[in-house]
Amino acid sequence: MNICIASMCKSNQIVKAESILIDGIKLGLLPDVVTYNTLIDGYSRFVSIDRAYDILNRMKEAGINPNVVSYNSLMSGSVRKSSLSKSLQLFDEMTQLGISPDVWSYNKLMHCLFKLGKPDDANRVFKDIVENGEMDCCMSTYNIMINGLCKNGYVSNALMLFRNLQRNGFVPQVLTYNAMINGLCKARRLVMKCCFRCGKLEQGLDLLSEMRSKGYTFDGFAYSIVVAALVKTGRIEEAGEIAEKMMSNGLVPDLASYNTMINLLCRKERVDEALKLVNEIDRQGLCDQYTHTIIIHSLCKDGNFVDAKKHLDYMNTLGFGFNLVAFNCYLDCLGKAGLIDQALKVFDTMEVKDSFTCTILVHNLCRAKKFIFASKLLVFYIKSGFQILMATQRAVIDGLSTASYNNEARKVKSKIWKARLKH
DNA sequence: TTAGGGTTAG
Repeated sequence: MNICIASMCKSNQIVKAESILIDGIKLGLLPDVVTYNTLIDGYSRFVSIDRAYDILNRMKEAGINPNVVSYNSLMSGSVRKSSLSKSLQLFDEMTQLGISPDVWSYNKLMHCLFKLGKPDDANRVFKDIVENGEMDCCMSTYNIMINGLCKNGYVSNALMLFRNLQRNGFVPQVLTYNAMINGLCKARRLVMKCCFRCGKLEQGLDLLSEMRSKGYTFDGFAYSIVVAALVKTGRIEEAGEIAEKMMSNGLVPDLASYNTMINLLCRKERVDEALKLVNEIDRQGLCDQYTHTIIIHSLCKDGNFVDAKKHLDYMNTLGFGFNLVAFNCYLDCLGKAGLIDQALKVFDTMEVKDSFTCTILVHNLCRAKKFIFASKLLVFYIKSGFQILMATQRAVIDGLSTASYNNEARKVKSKIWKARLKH
C-alpha cells in the first residue's frame, strides 16, 4: 500500500492516493508513519502546507506519532512555497515535541535562513554541525551552503568552500557545479553595481570547462545559466556557440532551456525563429511566464507596443496572474521610446509595483527632463523602502544641477541621506 | 517516506 500511495503522491494524484488509503483500511491494512509521511509530502508539494499539516493532525488522531521525516517534509514544503517563517516555526515545534532534528532538518533550516536573507544565522548552524561534530554533514549540506552563500552575495566564500570540498572528503556533484557557476555568473552583475568589473563571469565559464574536462554529464542547468549570463552581458556570439554545444550534446531541452534559447534568438534579432519556437511549445501548453515575458520584452524593444499589449492581454486570458516583470519591461521601453505620458498612464494602472518599477519610472522621467517630478518620486520611494539604483539617484541629482535647480539638488541629497539612516 | 541547482525587467 505504501508503495502505491508513494507512486500516486509523486505524480500529483493525491485524490487517488487517498482512495488507496481508504481501500487499504477497509481491507484491514492500517496506515503507518511512512504512509502518513508520504501523504504529508504529497500534500505539501502539490496542494498546500495547511492541508499537509491537517494530515499531521490526522495521524496523531489515529494514534501514530509524527517523526523527524514528517517535520522535514513539512519544512521542505514550507520553504518551497516561500512560507519561510512557517518553516522556522515547524523546526521549533519539532524540538518542543522532543523529536530530535537530524541532518536533513538542519539542512532545511539553513536553506530557509538563506532564503530569509540571514546568511550569518545559516552559517552559525553550519558551524554547529561541522565544528561540534554532533552529526555528520553530507554533500547536500555543502550544496545548500554554496548556493545560499552565492545568493546572499558571498561568492568568494562559496568558492572557498567549493575548492575545499575534497579536503573534507566530498566530491562536487553536477548540482554543486551548477550552483557555483550560477553564483559566479551572477556575481558580476551584483558587483558591477558598486565597483568596477571583476572577472567572476570568466571564472564561471572556466568552471564549465572544468566540468567538461572532468567528464561530468551535463544537464540543462549549467548551460542555461551560462547562456543567459552571456546574453545579458551582450556576448551574443559566445552564447550562441555554447547553445550549439548544448544542442549537439543531444540534451533534450526542458522549458527553462527553451526559454533561454528563445531569449537568445530574440537578442540575435531572429524574432521570427523565436516566435516559431514559442508557438511550438505553446501548442503543447508548455509556455510559462518566463516565455511570455521574453516575447513581450522583445516586442517592446522593437517599439511594437500594440502587439506587446495584445500579448499581455493574451496572458490574462490564459489565466496567468499579473505579470510584474513584463509590465516593467513595457514601462521601461515606453520611456526609452520617448512616450513618457503613456508610460505614466501604464504606471497608474499597475496593480503591483516593486523597486524595478520605481527605478524605471524615475529614470525615464529624467530622460524626459522632468527632473522636479523625478526628484519628488525618488525621495518618496526611498522613504517607502524601495531600492533605487545609484545610477538613477545620480541621474536625478545631476539632472537637477544641470537644469540649474542647484538648491533642489542639495535638498534631495539631504533627504536621501536622512531616509537611508532610517532604513 | 523527506533536500539542494537554471530561464524574464531597472
